[in-house]
Parts: sequence; structure tokens; C-alpha cells
Amino acid sequence: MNFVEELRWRGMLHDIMPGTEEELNKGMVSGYIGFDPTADSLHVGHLTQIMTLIHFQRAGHKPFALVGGATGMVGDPSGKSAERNLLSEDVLNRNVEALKSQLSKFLNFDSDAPNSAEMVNNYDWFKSFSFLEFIRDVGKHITVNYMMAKDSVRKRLEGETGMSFTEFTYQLVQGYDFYWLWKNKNCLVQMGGSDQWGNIVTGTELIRRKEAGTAFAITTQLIKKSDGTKFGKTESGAVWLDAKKTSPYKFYQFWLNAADDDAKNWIRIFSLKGKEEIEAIEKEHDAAPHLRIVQKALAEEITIRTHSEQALQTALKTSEFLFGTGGVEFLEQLSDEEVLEVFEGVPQFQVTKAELEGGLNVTDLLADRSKVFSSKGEAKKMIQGGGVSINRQKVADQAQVVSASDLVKGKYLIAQKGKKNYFLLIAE
RNA sequence: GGGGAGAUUCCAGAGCGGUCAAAUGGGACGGACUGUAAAUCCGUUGCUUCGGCUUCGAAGGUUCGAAUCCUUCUCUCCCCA
Repeated sequence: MNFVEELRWRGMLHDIMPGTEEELNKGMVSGYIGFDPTADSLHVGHLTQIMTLIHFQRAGHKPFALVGGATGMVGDPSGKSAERNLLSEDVLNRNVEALKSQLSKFLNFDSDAPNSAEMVNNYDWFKSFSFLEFIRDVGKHITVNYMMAKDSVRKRLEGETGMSFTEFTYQLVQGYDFYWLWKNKNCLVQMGGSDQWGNIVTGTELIRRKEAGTAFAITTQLIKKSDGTKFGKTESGAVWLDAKKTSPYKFYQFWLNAADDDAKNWIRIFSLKGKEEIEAIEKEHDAAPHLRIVQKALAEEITIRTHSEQALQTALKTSEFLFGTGGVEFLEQLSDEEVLEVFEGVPQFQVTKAELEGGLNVTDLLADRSKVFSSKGEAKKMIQGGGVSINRQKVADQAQVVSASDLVKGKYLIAQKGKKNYFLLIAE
């Protein structure tokens, strides 16, 4: 199966420039996707592009991952309704480094194979490119009329917020990237999300007008959710690939919580499993939907690829404990580090052991000594409503006393507000 | 510059001088149900040592008593020039 067929059956293909597939079928082709360093980590939204590059490489082609040290300084107007704030150079540099190290995990960069992946930073060819040179060598080839016809520009011109010259220039800057890679790295294809079509085509156009060259474009579908909400966002914000910003456990949970319809679409996009295997998983899933087999397969594979096998195991164990029926005995077997890992991201409070030895009223413990509840009244009401547990045991009475003998491993108390809100109290 | 309307508990929005910690809706949180989903239903939504205490833009005042009346101030909105 060739690269384009692969994208097609996975439902990833959005648009493809005529002739692209034929070109790819001739043999190894170099292609690239750009990532702008707008944050210090990529998020799950970028994962589609990463998968595209992975498939590209698996199909025998040579992928380039471009980190936009230069384009990031400009700001892509695509899909934005308002002018973006510029990031400082410091922040950009930091982001570029972060993105580089993340991208290096997904592709094969250091093999001797001819299609080994390569990382490039467009700042390298833009840093010494003067403004005058740019408008003479690049700007001259593309008309403003052409640039204004792009959706991303037109929408902003029609809108109220307007658009700076800087953002207007973005497509030229990105277009030149493509030209540069085409010229210097024999890079024939640029890929990207469907919102990038306009920018990519400016690149092929530049190549054509400047050197009468041919270049190709492929865009992928925007990931949609069946309920219409934006993909990759949870209540707590974006789902990052950086374990420090989104713990592997939360990352795993994000995929596990996908709706059935979404999971079936996503597994095609984010899994490297073949068609037969995916269909078999779906069949198994449909026989017992409540087991959420598709979600599990999806979540496991992506968590391993993004983090590691070990991170997945911790995420699984954590999920089992937090959502399963398991009691606190589970924690007794773990080391202190592992306990903290399980409760990573969970609010923690320090309490004094001496006080617990004398016995403390639950409401005092949860509302006064810690901030699980903001007031005792709230704690009491919640206890009456049956929404509070300590160490997995429901608190039945607001007069209940918690003492040192209740400590897990001699120092922890696990408080729950409802089912999902955990708090870790550490006694010292 | 002239005239008018308004500021209420997370939001919207009620609120005869006493029975108002303040209707109702939304949101949020909890419970039941469930697949760690959706929908639905139920409960909670100022603090409390449960005696009370502090809230209705701010500060004063009238009254036994004020979110409700008066004065001043701050801010918001609308109309006319």
C-alpha cells in the first residue's frame, strides 16, 4: 500500500495536488511538515501531522520536520480571527528546542537508511536574509492579489480586527521555506493540516514562478469530535505531549474517554495497526461496548509512542486504582515515589502527624487543616450528601474521627470529593 | 450640555419597610443511573463553636426594624442636542 492509499483508508486525506501520488510512486521522495513553536510543547492536535510524517517514512519516503523558528516570529493567520501576540525571541528559542526534542521521539532520525528523518529550523535560512533581499527575491514573484485571495487573509480583511502587514506576510515566509527545502533538500512535497492548504500552495506557486519547478501538496483532515467540540481540549486545557504539562496518566485518560464514534475514527489516524487488525478490534468492541476495547487499544498505543511502555504501565495502574474498586492496600505495596506518581497532579496538603494521633474530626481535617473544602459547612453538607470518602471508605457521619491509625503507609490519607476529585493528605 | 434608567449572592434576573441569606433560571459541585460516556432524575450552592454572624455598588441618615425610604459619592447604560 502506498503512502496516499494509506492516508486514504485511514480517513486522513483532505486534499492532494494532482500528480502528487504519481510522483510518490516513482520512488523515495522527500517531504516536510512545519511546526510553529507557539508553545513549549506540542499537543495532541499536532499528533495528526506527526502521524502523517511517520506514515510517510514508513512508506519509504524521507520526512523533514521543520521547526518554525522564523515563522513562529511572524504568526500564522490561518484559522485565527484576530492578530496574534508576538512571542519574544527567548521564549521562541526555548520552544524550538522543546519541539525538536519531542519530534525526535516519533521519527527515525539516526538510521543509515536513505530515508532517515531530518530536522530543520527555518530560522537558519531566514536569520541572515535581509528584508530588502526578501522583497526582491521572493516578494516580487507573488502578487498581492494572489495573496489576498487566500481564505486566511480574506476572512481577516472582512472581519473587524484587521490584520497586520506582519501576518499578511506569513504565507510568503512559509512559501519560501518550501522553496528553500525544494531547492536545497530536494523536498518535493509539503504536507499539513487542511488549514495549511493556502500557505502550501503559495510555496508551490513560488517554486513554479521563481524556477519553473514542480512541487506537491497534501493536506490532512482536521480531527473532529462527534459532539462538535474541539479536539484535544479538556476542561483543564490542552492535552500536551510533554509529560510535565500533561501527565502520562491524564494523557492516557484523554484517549480512554473518547466517545465510541470518535475512538473508531481516531484509531485509524493515531494507530499504526493495519486495517484488518483495527477492524478486528472494532468487532470485538461492538460485541461488548462497555469494555471500550477500541479506546483502550488507542490509548495504549499512543501513550507508548508518546511517552513509554513504562509510563503506560503507571498510567494503567493509576487508572485501575483511581477508578477501580481496589482499596488502599494497593498503595501499601508501592514505594513513596510511586505513591506520589499515582497522585501526580492531585492536590496535596500537609497535615501534622501529632494532631492526627489525638484524633481529628473529619470536617476539621478537610476544611480547616487542609483546603479540601473551603468551609466546614460545605464539608458537612457534602458528607450528608454522601460525597466524601477517606481512604476509599465513605464518610457516613460528619462527627467521624480520623486518627493516625488510618494513615496509609504511616503517612498518607486519600480524601475524595465525589468520585473523581482526589486529594492527598501527607502527615509529617 | 439636557433628560432618563440602573448597580442584588458565580452569571442572568425577581425582590409590598418586617414572615429575605434573599424567588426563578443557568452554571458549578455532589448523589442515583451508566461504559471513568450522553441523557435523565434527586440534592447542595454566604460563614458558623448552630446561639448567631457578615451580605444586596460605597459612605452616611430616617426607623423598634431597611436589599427595600432619604442624602452624598462612584460606576454602567439609554435617549436628545
